[in-house]
Amino acid sequence: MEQFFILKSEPKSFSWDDLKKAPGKKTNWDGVRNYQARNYLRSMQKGDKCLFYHSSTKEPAIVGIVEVSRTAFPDPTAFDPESMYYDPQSASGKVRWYAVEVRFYGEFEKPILRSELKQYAELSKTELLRRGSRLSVIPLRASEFQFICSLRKIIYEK
DNA sequence: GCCAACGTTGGC
DNA sequence: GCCAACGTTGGC
Repeated sequence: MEQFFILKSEPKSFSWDDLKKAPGKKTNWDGVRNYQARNYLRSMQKGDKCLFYHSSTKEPAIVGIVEVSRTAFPDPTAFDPESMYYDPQSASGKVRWYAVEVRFYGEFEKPILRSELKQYAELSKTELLRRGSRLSVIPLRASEFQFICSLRKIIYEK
């Protein structure tokens, strides 16, 4: 069954525009260093849809949709001493952290601001909107995903 | 810049 | 195994 998630990113480290400019409009979703978020990454199946959310910015917002194009694999950045996500405890070759690959799926005609999202009773149980919610990979109910998608025209590209 | 909420660490 | 201290996240 198709699953849905929210992926958080700070635009100053990796933005929606960065994704659109990337070769093949795809990227490794790596650097996740939280066990719960990692477990969600590992549960992702090819074709699962993720809303792309800009956090820690003036106007936090959902900006687009990506789909999982490769299921979980050991996160290369954990083994790379040059990477800011390097994990010394993974150096032995033990796999602690995983990444998935995601690719562009659709873009909302206008960003859906967090302040707007909070107004809808349909999203009152959405983990993203809970105060203190810090997970960078957040599961989303199908009904919530569909509701959010109904809020904007979606621009698909071939 | 503030601070609430959370995860992690480490002493015991 | 408990829990206080600490660091980080991220909205506001």
